[in-house]
Order: sequence, then C-alpha cells, then structure tokens
Amino acid sequence: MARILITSAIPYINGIKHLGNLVGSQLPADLFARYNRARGHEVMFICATDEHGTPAELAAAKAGKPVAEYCAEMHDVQAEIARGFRLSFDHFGRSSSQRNHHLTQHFAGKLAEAGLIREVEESQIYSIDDGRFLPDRYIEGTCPNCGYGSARGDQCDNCTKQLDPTDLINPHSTISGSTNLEVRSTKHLYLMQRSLRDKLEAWIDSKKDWPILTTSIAKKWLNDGDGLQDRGITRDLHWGIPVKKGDQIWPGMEGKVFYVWFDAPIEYIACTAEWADAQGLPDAAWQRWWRTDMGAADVTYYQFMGKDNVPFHTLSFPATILGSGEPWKLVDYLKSFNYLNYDGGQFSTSRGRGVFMDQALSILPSDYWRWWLLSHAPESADSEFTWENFQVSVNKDLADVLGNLVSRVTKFCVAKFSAHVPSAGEFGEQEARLIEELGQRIKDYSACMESMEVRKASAELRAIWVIGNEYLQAAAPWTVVKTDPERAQAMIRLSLNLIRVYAILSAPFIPDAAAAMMAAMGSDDWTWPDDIAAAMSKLPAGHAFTVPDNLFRKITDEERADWQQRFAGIRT
RNA sequence: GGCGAGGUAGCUCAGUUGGUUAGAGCACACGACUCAUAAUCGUGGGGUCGAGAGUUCAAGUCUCUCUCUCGCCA
Repeated sequence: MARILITSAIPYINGIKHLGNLVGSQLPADLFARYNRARGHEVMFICATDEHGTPAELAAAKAGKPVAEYCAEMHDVQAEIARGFRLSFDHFGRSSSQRNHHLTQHFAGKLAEAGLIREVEESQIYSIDDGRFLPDRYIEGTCPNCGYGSARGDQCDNCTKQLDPTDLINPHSTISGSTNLEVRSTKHLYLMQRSLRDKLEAWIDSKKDWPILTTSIAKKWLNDGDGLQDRGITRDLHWGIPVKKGDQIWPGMEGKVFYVWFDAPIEYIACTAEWADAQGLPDAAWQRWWRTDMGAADVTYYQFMGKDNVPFHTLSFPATILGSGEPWKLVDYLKSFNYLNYDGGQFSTSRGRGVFMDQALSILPSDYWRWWLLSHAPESADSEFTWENFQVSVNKDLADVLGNLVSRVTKFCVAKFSAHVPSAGEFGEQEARLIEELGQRIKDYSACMESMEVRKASAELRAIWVIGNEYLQAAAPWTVVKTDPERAQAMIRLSLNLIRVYAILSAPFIPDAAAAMMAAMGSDDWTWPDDIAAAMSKLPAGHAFTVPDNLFRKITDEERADWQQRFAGIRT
C-alpha cells in the first residue's frame, strides 16, 4: 500500500468557477484520488479556497459585505458545488485559516533567517480618502504622452506607453474616484528567487517524467530574459495574512499583508493541518504527510493544475520550501492541463460566457459532466466544448453503451428467469475469452490511470464497457434460452457479475452511476477486481438483485438547442 | 513586435526514440440481431498528415522558410 498526497490548485474565492476551471485541476485530481483509494492506497486529497488579495476585497465591497463574511459565504457556496460534483476532498479548507496564517508567517521567518528576504523601499500613490495604497490598476488619469483620459497607473491603453503612476495627470482612485492622493514611501519584502535559481533548475532537471508542458513553462521562467526574478511577497492591503517573522513583529512591516501568491500554496500544507483539527487529530497526523522527518518520506506527492498555475508551483512555491531549509515535502509529479474552450471561443468569467459549475448541475447530474470533461480533458493541447459533441458523446457512451447494457441484462433476467442470479449452467469458452480480454483491458486501464493519462483512461474504460455488449451479442442468450436455458442462465450470471465489476471500474469517473449499479446488484463489495475470474463469480447463484431505473437519460435535440442559446451570452 | 502551443478523416482527438498498406470514437452507408434507453454487434467508404524546400535508403515524425489559429508578454 502506497501513501499518496494529492492537491488540486485552489480556486479563487470571488465567484463560481466554470467548467474549464473544473477540468483543469479539481476533477482530474478527484479521478486520481478515487482510483488510488479504490486500489487500497492511503490517500490524502486536499483542496481549499484562495481568499486573499484585492479581487476578494472588491467583490466583497460590491456585495456590500465585510470581506471576511463574504469569503465565508463564498467558501460555503463553493464547498456545496464541490459536493455536487462529488469531488472527494479529504478536506476543503480556506487560505484565510489561522493554520495558514501561522504557517505562512513561519515560512517567511525561516526565509528571513536564511537570508533570502530583502526589504525594498518603494514610492506608491496613497489615497487618503480610501485609506489605502493604490496599486497600478486602481489608479487612472490622463496620459502624459497622448492625452488619453483613462490611462491606468501602469500603462496607457490608448498609446500603450508604459507609465509610472506618478506620471499621470489628474489621477484619481478607481475605487472611490477620489483625487485626494499623495505619493508615499512604502517598504516591501522580496523573496530572493535569483539566489535559488540554480537549486530550482537542478530540481526541475531531475524531473525526467514530467509533461513537456510543465517543464517548458518552468524553463522559460528560469531562462527567459534576465532569468528568474526576485518576487515581491507583501502588499499594502488590509485583507490577508499580517506580515510577521514567525510569531515576531517585523519592524517596518506593520499593517501590511503577504501577497496572495505567497500564502496560497502554503495553504496546501495548512489545509492538511485544518483536516487534522477537524478530525480531532494531533499535529503528527498531518505532519506525516508533509514532513519528511516526521513520516512523509514514503509519501508520493501529486499536484494538479491549469497551465497558468505552473510557474508558481514549479518555481515560487518550491523556492519557499527549499529556501526554508526545513524538510518539507516537495512535489513529486506535477500534472498540468491546457485550457478548455467554449464553442469556438474562451470561457469567460467576466463576461459570463460558457457553463459555470452551478449551472451545469442545475441542468444535468454530475456524472454527465464528469464523463464528458474527463474524456475530453485538455491534456496535450487546448480542447473544445461544443453542445453537439457533449450531446452525442454522453448519449452514446453513457446511455447507449453502459446504461443500456445494464438495462438489457437485468430486464432480460427478470423476464426469463427471476430477480435472482441464475444458478444453472457452467461458464464455457466464450466466458473464458471474455474474462481473459477483460483482464488485459483492466491492466491497460490501470496503467493509464496510474500515469494520469486521463483521456486514454476514459477510452479504455469505454472499451471495457463495449466488450460487455460484444459478448452479449455473440452469446445471444435470448436465442440460446429457447433451446438451452441452462446455458443462457450461465451467460446472464456472468453478465450480472460484469455489471458489479463495471461499477468498481467506473466509479472514479462516474461515482453516482457506479453506486446505483452496485446497489442494484445488491452488493457493497468494492474490492478492485485483481482476480477477474473470481470477481466474475462474486454474486452467488440465487443472490437477489433489482432492475435499476435507467442510469442515464438521453439529451434531446431541443434541450441541446435551448442550452446552447442560454449559455452563449451573459450570465445573469 | 517577442515568446509559447498548435494546424492529422465531416466532427473531437491518438500517433513512442523517423521504418511495413496513417489510427480511435462519433457521424455516414450496408448487413446481422431483436434481450434492451429506435438500443447492440459486424463490415465498409472517407485523409497528397497547413504549404514549400531540405536531410535520409526511409518523414505525420528531424531542419529551414512561409501561412493560418490560439494563448501569454511587453
């Protein structure tokens, strides 16, 4: 039994994520977690909401709520939707937790001790009425170059000239509109990634089995232009983790918080601590997942994320870990995904284009989405969601191939025999061939799952479903029953057992349908079918089963047309 | 403009280190079957692998140029 730590990139707090976000991290991570649990491994699957930073403050202000309250509410909303998609997190935490406060401050302290933090004095625009500094895009004014009236602090959108906020003529705050501004000096902390560059490169070079997408992005940041740059890890904001050196005051940094990208990945660790707290377990329970000196030496750590997150996970976060000088677990395998496009364009959160997680669940159960998204996961390149493709894939794969198989077997048995596993007859050559092929197919399927080849795994699973139909078609129990009912009974006995095995194999992709299949077979034995022959006799003769309702209904042309129109425009 | 990723059957995509007649699913055509959600199974048609040039005994697979798409950055 292996010990497997899995983290999904943590979704930002300000709103509900779309299907592209889901398929890029949480969903494949869940697939991998479910599979490994099914194989009997010890799994810790962690996700959380990423709650700090200006966008959260602004969203809260827009909603007319204190930011802490807003985040708490949105966390609950996201947690509920995650449950709806059957995302099987061991814990869904919050980056604003006290655990993360302490751990983030701890890491900053260790980095300072190691001489990897430098303090930088900067000039920024301060809004007296807003009571805050105004980072680049929160200040606008007239461009000194072209006279454009809405130039941003960092750049003029009209003439593209790069600006310093202090260059703007008649600047004003984009938050309040106030012109009561002044230049103030402010101090910030920088993580000296440059001095960790060689260490990071050596570490990345040691990862020979990582996807090209992952390593090429990391290499680009290491080598592009002037190479890896030091990174500011503090901000002049109210909402966030107060800057401290461990549990000590950091002189000159009072009132400042850590930058969201510094504390967010640390939440992976903190979230595991939150899990232990929620379970009433001591610190050792989470430390054995993260501290190689406290039992995590045999843990294999997998991260899942969209490609936009790769630089932070290959460079910034490892810099934090390595720089601390403490024996924290580094990622062993980083699985990254490209983007999912929506009907010829991009999903857009701001424009409400595409399908969002809550909307998806409101029109169809999660299994439909899980199956389509995973079987079309953007692994090697960006991929495309269209309603036509969604409709035909789901109808064919789920309703026709799998759902109908369950239906035809159970209904035939009840009609010709009874609602009990038939007892007569022996397995013959056809059954032996099926079992042999199934064994090979399951091996291929497992190999894909272990190497996280999501699309290939889904294709293998589908092929496994198909051989059930092939077998039935060739064996033709509906014909055999007329002349040799005992032989037909053996065929159906095998087929009923096949349904139970399919439930086990399919559960990582479509957990609800799998549960329905298992329940219909009157079993709760989810043991992975390592021994296929034995698994095909698991349901004993005379064992009672039920005919389940159709596992999957078909999506009609009318529905497809309706949804296509509904989700093309603006989210209301 | 710079960088990155791509352009393979009508559609969505596979194609290891260059090596026999380029694959899958869907769609389409025909056939079989009739237990089942008008489901299933079988057979078949269909591609000058974006364009051009080069390296090689041999290129979808390597090199160069061009072109188109998408994303990121400035």
